[in-house]
Amino acid sequence: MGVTMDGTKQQRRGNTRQRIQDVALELFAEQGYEKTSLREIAEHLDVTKAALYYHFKTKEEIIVSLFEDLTKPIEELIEWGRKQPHTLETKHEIVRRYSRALVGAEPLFRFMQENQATVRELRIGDTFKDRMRDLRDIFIDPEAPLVEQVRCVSAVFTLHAGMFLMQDLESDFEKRRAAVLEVALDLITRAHEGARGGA
Amino acid sequence: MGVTMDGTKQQRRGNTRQRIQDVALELFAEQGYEKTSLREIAEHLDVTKAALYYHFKTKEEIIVSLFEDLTKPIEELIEWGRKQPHTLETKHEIVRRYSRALVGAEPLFRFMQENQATVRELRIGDTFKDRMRDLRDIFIDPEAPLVEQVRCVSAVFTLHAGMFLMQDLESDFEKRRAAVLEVALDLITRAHEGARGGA
Amino acid sequence: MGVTMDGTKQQRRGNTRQRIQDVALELFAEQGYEKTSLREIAEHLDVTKAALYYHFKTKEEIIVSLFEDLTKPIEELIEWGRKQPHTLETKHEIVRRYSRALVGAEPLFRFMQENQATVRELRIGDTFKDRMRDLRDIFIDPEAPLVEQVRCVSAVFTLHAGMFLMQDLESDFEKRRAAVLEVALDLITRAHEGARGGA
Amino acid sequence: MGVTMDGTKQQRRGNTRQRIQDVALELFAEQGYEKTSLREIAEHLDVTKAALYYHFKTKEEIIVSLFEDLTKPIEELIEWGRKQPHTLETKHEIVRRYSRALVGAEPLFRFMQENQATVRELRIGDTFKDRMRDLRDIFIDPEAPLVEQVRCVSAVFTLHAGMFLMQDLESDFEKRRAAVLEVALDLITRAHEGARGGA
DNA sequence: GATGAATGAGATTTCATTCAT
DNA sequence: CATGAATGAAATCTCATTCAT
Repeated sequence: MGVTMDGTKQQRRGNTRQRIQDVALELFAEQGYEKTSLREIAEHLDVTKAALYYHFKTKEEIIVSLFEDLTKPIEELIEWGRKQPHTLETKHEIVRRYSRALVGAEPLFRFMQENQATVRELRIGDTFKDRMRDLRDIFIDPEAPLVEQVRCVSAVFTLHAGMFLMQDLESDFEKRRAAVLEVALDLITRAHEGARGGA
Repeated sequence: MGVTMDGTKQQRRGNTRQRIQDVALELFAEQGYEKTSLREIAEHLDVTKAALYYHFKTKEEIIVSLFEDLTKPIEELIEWGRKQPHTLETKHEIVRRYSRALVGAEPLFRFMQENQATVRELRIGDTFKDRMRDLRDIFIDPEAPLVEQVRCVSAVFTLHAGMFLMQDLESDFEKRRAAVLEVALDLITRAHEGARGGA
Repeated sequence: MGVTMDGTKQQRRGNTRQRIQDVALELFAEQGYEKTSLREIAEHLDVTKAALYYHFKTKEEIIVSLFEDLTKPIEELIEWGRKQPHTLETKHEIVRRYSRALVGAEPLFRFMQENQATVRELRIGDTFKDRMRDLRDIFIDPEAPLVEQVRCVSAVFTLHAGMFLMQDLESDFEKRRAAVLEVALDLITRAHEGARGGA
Repeated sequence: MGVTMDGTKQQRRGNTRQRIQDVALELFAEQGYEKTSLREIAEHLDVTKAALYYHFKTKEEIIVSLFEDLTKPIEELIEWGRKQPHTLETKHEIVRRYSRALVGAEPLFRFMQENQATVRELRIGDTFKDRMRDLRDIFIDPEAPLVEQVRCVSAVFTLHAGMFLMQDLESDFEKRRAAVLEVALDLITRAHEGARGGA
């Protein structure tokens, strides 16, 4: 994983860079960004703090790089969604794909959900907000009734929360995801229909 | 000294404790708990850091005291809810009251939403989680179908998010609250009915 | 104790001053002077820190006052000793009285033994050192052989240590005191005789 | 940078850890542990406080490390003593060696003597007490008459005190040590004989 | 690629002390 | 006699960051 024959952008042998990202994300998600020190990350990897600085210019760069690496599928999905006709079926397909895409980025999303105050100050904050707005705009016309817009936002939240906040409801990850997906699809459906009938 | 005849909000001597709480909550909600230093709070109030320590033994105690003071109405509501018959009408009433109760505790909830990683490490983390579970258990039987349980959690999230995360949807606070309320009520209704129809 | 019929210098009703001294000495002896804060003393007495300042101008004054109050018998003993002929019998009598006098000042001496570094910086440090020198000079001529002088110092140390450092040797206080006394008397005897026999 | 050509006393990079220990011990012994701040130590060394924390995790670790480094010869001596037959000659030999071993650890022992209250709270407190008990148990049977046990403890105290508390008796260190040694040996002899003759 | 050593800034916390009431 | 409120100074400690090797 991450190794290609051509030299483009990915880490070759000595995958320290990725190990740093992995450990950092785990700790960031578990304890929060500010409470996780570089010393801690370094200790988990059994290297020195200075080694981290060989791979990343700052602490912020670690989280930014994670964001950039892990949200690519989601970005692509949204890009794709924008070009489709905004039918109900398309919307459903996007919800389904979004749910699937979230699986790979789960720790990052948990991190972002639980450290919003921090994220807001980071460079990635705005990017993320824009992405969420794009997603919402695919689901519903900005001129649609407020209630239906809320339903769309609610659907997205539900998908996010289903990843990491409903673990006490059902421990089987796939069952949970299915239930969450159903609720989200339903919210989107109602928003879609409500927008046509119109407030 | 510091006493006025009219009862209006005066806050010279004597209410420093509350002024600390007010300023602290504002800053915690805005910048996050860890990024807000006691120096900053003290400067905003034009007192020394040591003065804060006269009123609160630790930084954590400030946020804990806020939690305890501000969540009392919500606790009482949940207590009340538990004793009612679990009819749809009761559930709706609880949702309506919960929405209203959240208004008073808005900055605290924004803080808790945006600093979950921090809150989790604080003493209040578990209390809050318990409260949320209690609320969910009022809305739906833990044995009900998973999908309906998700709907209930989704309703609660929607209420929370409506407080502080949908400000770009509609700037008028009361309009937003009404729309959010409607979506939440609808989710509860569907959960209620879905639970009767069966697994 | 501390109450006399004439009004001289001792505390009347409202014996807070003495209660402060008692608690302070106990804590100082147990934890050390620097590690014992005025807050702690105040809490033990169930008064505020400010109350302490009504009775003592500074923290140092508390310990100084204790020193002055409790070492009076010892000072008087030394004063008395100086005026006696320096026979062996006198020396023994002083040792015996000194051992008895130490009993009343035990916590103070424990404190001074265990906080010498602190005591040295306090006003009382020099006074105490002078007292010890006076005592030694009663026991032996400063021109006597060095070995005998060491024996005298050793005797005094033994008396001190017997008060609080040999508790694991024998738990019965009086038995311990008797044994310690015997060793000290013996050391003094040998010093006395060694001094006569010559350099 | 910091490098000299001649080998005199220069201490470039690399021995900071020991320089910290040296300066710290000096200051601890002179002013006491609590009264010596890390700022002060750092200033004496012309480094920042943070540099101290690179070498020692806490202030306590500094003193603990000193204790561990400097008491090693004494520990070895006691270990050796335990395995010898408990004859009078052995005991004398131990006293002599102990006196010599103390020379190297003089500032540490002065520190421990003068900061007992502090030491007691530190991790090293118990270790030290154990060591002293071991030493005493070599000198005399725990079942021997109390008076003789006191004599042994007295001998050890005398050795300690001779290091740093009798400087006004005789300024020549070696003369003082010889005198102290004689008194200690004598106390041990009497204890040994007293134990045979019985209570 | 990585380390060892260090720094500057700043965090939380504690303390003795003061003073108006 | 005593308190409530506050302060100024300083303490221990942590952190992200730097740089020569």
